[in-house]
Amino acid sequence: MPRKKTKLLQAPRGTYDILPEDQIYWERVFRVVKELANDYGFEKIDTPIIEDTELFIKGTGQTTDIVEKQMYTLKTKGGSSLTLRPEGTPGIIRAYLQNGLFNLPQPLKLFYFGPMFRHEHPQAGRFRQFYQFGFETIGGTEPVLDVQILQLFLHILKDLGLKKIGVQINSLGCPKCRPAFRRALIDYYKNKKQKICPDCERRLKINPLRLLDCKEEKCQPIKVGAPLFLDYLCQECHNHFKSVLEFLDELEMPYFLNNHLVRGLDYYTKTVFEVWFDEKKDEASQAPLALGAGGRYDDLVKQLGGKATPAVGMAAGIERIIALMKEQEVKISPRLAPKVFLVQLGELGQRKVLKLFEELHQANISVAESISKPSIKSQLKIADRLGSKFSLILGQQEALDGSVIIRDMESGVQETLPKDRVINELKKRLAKK
RNA sequence: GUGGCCAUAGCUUAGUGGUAAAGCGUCGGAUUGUGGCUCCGAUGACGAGGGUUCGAUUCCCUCUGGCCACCCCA
Repeated sequence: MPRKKTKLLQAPRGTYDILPEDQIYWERVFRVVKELANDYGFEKIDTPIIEDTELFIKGTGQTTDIVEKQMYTLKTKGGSSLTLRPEGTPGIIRAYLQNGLFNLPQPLKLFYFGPMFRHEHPQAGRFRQFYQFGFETIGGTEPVLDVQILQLFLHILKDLGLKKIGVQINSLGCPKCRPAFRRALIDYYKNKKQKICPDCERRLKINPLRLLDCKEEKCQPIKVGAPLFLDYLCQECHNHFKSVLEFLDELEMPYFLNNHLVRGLDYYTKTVFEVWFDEKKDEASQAPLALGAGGRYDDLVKQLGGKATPAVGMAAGIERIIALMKEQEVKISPRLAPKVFLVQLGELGQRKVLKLFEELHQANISVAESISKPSIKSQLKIADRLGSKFSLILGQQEALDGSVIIRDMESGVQETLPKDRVINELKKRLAKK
């Protein structure tokens, strides 16, 4: 415990500790993600937490908020600039190119799990160091690949016990058709400047697509009349999107076609989607945070110096998923209770008990101890709290005549046995329980 | 980055311009080496720094952190 004079240090803003009591959630998420990802043919990849700053400027996009104002960037002693990764995809593509993974059978399906860093104003479900898992399918144009990633993610959420999950989906077109839509949008808003909010005025100049997801009441009537991307998609994008929706229908996966859905990263093309906790499954619902989001990025690999290679992927926020698991009171089986608890008394007993611990462990009997506690009382108390079936008591007396007391924690009945018979006796009794 | 609300023991809360109370938790004890129930005891806090004041946990300011709304996002 800290004394008064010493200044208490806190975890930096927006970071937090994952305490032992929370680990069961993290382990559960990790296990489900890993098992299902493997079932769907995704292989795990780990990339560094720091990368060349240039990777994110080129990859995530110079004009994105993430790159413009949220990166933790540091200068090395050698004078190069490194950045704590704000998202996973650029690092994966870098690894794909650097390691020649394009020589493996394509499309290559990868998944990852790890911390990301963004300098943001923290709130519930929003951190400066936060964990994501994500999937990338690199080297395939087929719409079915877009859908498979969504299917996998929903499968994961379902297996984690989460209910009321909604999907929103849209198409952002490609470099061929997007400019035309962008122009139409600007033309439409240009003469309505007086009627929109200041943020939208700014968006009109910097990032017109963002006009579409303004939540300001003032802007809603104007938004309603705005041009729809759907009407501007080129034939290829149109067909792709249509096909994606058909696959979703085939899967009987409910979704909300949200023509106003835009994503924050520059590299998205064609399909984009977000997955929410969401009862109403519509745009106006109250759900504040997306659990996961993603889309197709057919130009990123080329932008990072590779051959033109289509790809699609997504990322999910683990803190948000766990928060929802807690909110929905998803039951998680706690760690299994140790079958046997070792109680030691006196120096002699303490000495013998270490050996016994090892022997039980080798006999594959789960065992716990409280080797530093002096009183039998407190040790039995812990045994009780842990839910052990039996306690083995080894004190001065037992140490001297080579015996051990075996105590049934349920009935309180106990018996003294020669030490070398204990393990067999335990096995016998545990089999009956 | 902007605006608002908040900050009392490990947790959940009470309270006051004269340094604080409770429940849960933790640790210990209730006759010699025996858990669960009960009882008793101990432990432990006014986030940090300034200012106003005879005196501040209480009022003011700054910082730190949390929450909320924007921005944006997982």
